[in-house]
Amino acid sequence: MAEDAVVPAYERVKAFIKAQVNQGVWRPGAAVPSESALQQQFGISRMTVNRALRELVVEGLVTRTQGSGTVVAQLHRISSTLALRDIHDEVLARGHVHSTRLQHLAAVRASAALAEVFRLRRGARLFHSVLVHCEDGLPIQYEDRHVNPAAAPDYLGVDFALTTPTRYLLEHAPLTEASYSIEASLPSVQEAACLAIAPSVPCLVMTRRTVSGPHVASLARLVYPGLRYSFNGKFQL
Amino acid sequence: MAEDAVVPAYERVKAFIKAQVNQGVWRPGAAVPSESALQQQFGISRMTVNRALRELVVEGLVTRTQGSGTVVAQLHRISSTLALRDIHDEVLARGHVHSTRLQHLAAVRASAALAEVFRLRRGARLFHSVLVHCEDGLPIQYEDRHVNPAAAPDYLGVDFALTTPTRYLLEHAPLTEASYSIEASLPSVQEAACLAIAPSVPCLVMTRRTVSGPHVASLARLVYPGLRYSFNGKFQL
DNA sequence: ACATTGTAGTTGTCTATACAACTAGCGCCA
DNA sequence: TGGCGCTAGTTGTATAGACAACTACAATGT
Repeated sequence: MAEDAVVPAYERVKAFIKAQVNQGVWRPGAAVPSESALQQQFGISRMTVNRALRELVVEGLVTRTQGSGTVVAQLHRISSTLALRDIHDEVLARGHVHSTRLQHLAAVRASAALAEVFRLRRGARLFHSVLVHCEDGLPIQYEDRHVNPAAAPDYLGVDFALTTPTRYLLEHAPLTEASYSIEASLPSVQEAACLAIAPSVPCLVMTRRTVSGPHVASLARLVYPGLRYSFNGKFQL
Repeated sequence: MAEDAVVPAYERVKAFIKAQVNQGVWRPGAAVPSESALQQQFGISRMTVNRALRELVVEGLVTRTQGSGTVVAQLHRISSTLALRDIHDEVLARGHVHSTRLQHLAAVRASAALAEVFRLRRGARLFHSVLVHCEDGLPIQYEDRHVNPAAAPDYLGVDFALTTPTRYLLEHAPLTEASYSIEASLPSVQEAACLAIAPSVPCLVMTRRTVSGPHVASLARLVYPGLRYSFNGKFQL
């Protein structure tokens, strides 16, 4: 029954080094044995050791300097990931039902601020959509989004009962870059009404800007009721 | 002047594939040429192509299946990093002055809830500290923390004018795992007073649990005034 | 029609070797 | 003392080859 599950040599090297660091044998800043030392210790080729160490660099456990050596990284640099997920998938993954209410969908003219974000001239044509996303009927996200027609010319014709703006844009304007900011603030009166909360309830507000190829594709303001939603993350060595 | 900057072969392969995806030539789900095809196309060895593709897997750009092939990943899986940084370094990196006010430091008995988090019995001894972190004299973080004596026995003797709890713990209880949750809520009366804000000002609250080896080392509640602080991130292909 | 087997193609791992690029330290010399 | 060059050690990159593990599909046989 139990599979043999032969562990690859490079994984054994990684596990060994992680264990030394984990148990405090090698502290941050301490030298890790050289590739040739590990090669002899494990009786494997240098390329295999090299692969193990390169992967540990990506994972942030060690830093390497050509000509000098490998040292255990300062661990406060370790970081976790905050995924950009479609809220539809996210709700489904929790085993709940996702639904959407379309509040607004139209073409607008760019204000000075929007024009700057989109790197367009003032008054340029943009699409504007406002949706409310619900989980089991309960509003969990107010989505106010502007879209660059150059990146998604058919945006006004999309049926948002079938897909979400995030999904549609990912499929029609492949993502090349994105930046976000998360802050806490109070919802506007309209946002509070759509989310069915009091205007005094604090909310998480994520502002997200996405770039697709040459275009700034979209600028979204996502408002989450603070009591119904949280961002979670984890990292592990 | 301009260095030759010979680009390694595996980087050229990566750049080529990224460009195809970026320009929409290869859409998510599309097949990437096999290793042997790329090997011939670039006139390099298969191991070099293999390295390029393995790195693209780590970066989330492609997925690979043994026996089947390589395909362009669904890009909504791309994620960015939220670093665990010491607030002292963070403030310094912005070119400002960091200072700390110690509000409270003592040993306490674990409540039922705390005991569960720390995997200890109820009534077990824990350390409790409360600090306020300021940037240029302005409060930006209220830090309420419980610490496991098994992970940091000398915690009560630390001079928090010289270091921060985060830094002290990272140095004395190497991190093996951490999880966090970010939500928006209103501060307690005491938190509002320490942060010098009105109790109606929404705050970002991060709850962070760290594990060091066999011990749950620390549970921290970090309260940020929503108007003075935001989490930012970016990802780029 | 269905199940089995074979096979070509693909990715996963590993080796032994080679050379390039860089670092740190040592010793030499002025 | 200070500057210089040399060198041993280390990491970075690349190769050609080999075998294992797996997938998808075609061919075969019942």
